[in-house]
Amino acid sequence: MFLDMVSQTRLEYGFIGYQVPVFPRASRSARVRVPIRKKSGNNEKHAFEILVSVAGDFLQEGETFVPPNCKKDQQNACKNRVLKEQEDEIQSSKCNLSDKETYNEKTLSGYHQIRTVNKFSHAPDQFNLKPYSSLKGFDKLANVSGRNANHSSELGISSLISGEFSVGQFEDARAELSIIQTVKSETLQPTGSLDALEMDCKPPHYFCSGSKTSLFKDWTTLGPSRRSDTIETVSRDDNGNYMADQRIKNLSSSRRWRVSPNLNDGKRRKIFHDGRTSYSRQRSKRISPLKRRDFFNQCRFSGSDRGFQLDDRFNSAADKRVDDDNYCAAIRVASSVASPHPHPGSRDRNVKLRIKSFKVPELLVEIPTTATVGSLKRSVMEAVTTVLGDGLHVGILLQGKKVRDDSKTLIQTGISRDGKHRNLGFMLEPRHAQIKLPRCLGEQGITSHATSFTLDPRTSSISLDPPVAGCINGAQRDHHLVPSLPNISASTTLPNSQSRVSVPAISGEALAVVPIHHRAGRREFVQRRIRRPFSVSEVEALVQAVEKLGTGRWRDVKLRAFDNAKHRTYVDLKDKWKTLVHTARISPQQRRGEPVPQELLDRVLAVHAYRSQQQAKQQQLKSGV
DNA sequence: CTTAGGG
DNA sequence: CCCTAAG
Repeated sequence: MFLDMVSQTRLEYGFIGYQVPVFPRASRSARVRVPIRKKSGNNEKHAFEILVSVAGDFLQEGETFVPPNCKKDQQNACKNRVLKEQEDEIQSSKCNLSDKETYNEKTLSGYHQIRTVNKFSHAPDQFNLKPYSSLKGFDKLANVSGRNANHSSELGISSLISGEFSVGQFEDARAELSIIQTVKSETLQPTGSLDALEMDCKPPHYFCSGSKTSLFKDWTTLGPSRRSDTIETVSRDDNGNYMADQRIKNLSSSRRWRVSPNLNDGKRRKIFHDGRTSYSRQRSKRISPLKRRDFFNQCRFSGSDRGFQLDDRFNSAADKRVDDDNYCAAIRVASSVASPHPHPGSRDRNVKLRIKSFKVPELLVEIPTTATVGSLKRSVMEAVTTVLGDGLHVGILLQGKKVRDDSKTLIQTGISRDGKHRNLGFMLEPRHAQIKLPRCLGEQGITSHATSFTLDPRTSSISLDPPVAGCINGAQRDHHLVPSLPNISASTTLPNSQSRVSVPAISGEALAVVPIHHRAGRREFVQRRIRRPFSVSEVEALVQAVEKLGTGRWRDVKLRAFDNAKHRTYVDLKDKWKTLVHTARISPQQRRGEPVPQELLDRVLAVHAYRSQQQAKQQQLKSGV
């Protein structure tokens, strides 16, 4: 029933004539996957799904669909329309700014939508997020050891956000996410407030400029197998000019917004989907292929601090890079610092970064006045988790420059000195932009920069306590730090820093509609594991184990020879054996990668021959009997 | 969850 | 490395 409703609604959107963009194709598995139900006969619906998926994913703030044969003046029209609508939104927002409401009502009767929005903006305390019940998972994450600070903070924030929160007062909150209005560019100027961490976000803001005349069938011809070509968009460059552009942008958090232009009233609307549920699913997927049980078993708990050690499965999430500052969900300085009496040359000084709060960008919520307060809370929650929940990783800004090298120590980077952390900023960046830049970490040579990530319930703060290891670069310590925050402010704020959540006018449980998108089998983007070629020593270990155990007992092989290599699953080992056999059979000239000693390959062949022989005999016995 | 095999 | 049918 719901499904029908949803698809019908979609039909009205009238996407037309654009082509599916090339998927970023680091590897086959890294590209967008659109689940297609094999047995369903409704190809049109499938095509729609694909289109929505793809189109929504690749749209960015300010972008709009343009028919393939769109001319320049048409593009300008698109541009003007965007600007006009943005102005309209501001105006309507201002009109209601002065209205006052109370929150102690059971329903939102009498609340105007826009007023509600402004209420959020100006009463942040009322809508801070607090951990839902008992900070699920956060207890266990209370002391995370990662490889470096970047890494840990990313993990910590992800954990924080991925956990379940409710909207409400935050007296007992351990983390605060205040919802603020970031319209004024001044809010991004340095204020000297050490405790303020503000994040300005530029959420996706797009609409369809397609003509209503083209209907469903126009794009159903795309078909699921089509996976190339381009999408033509109009986007805005650094100077605020709009330009036609053929490109593939990163799969930032914009993917969670489905384009849904309502052509009847000419207004932009965004339908929200893919919220919490999806995220947690995704996250657990990332933890796989190791078993969940294993995941927690591998955590090393250490007494009272309940810390645990993370293995390098999380490497893939580290060292992410973003090419496009335009879509950083971020900015600006943060964190009070406690670095008492630093001793130059001391190797184990800590820097404590207290991130008092992250502020999320303005959110627009449309909700019927008959909705309950509870559903409103959930709407806000969904919006916030959508913006922050996934697809983000943490970037570090120092003196306005991105700190890209995750392997540097904090000291080397200059984060540890003299409390001048006015120049230190954290930002959330799209995670999926970096699929193409995996960090290849060899099995060896990983120096562990253990970093603990702690949560202090008393101060409602997250503190980073990185026992910094490594050499000290004196030269880098003596920078005279001048506050120079990145200037992502003015252009990124304003109307397009709004995210809108549309809650259908269903009395009672308005939010009941949102999860439907989950059930409808929304696409998910699962980060492919980084490629980690087997070293010769690993091959040696594998061969040895297989010689002992034979093929077909990959779990035992894993336990025997790769128990400590968390990133090698038994499937990996099985696959490696398969490729080894193949490698051994082809000529040395055809082999790639680090050469495997012929001796090992010979052993591979020997074992393989023996095993196949045994298998053949067994087959004969069976068929003979 | 494991195995086995195709992609 | 991913995906997934089968057991």
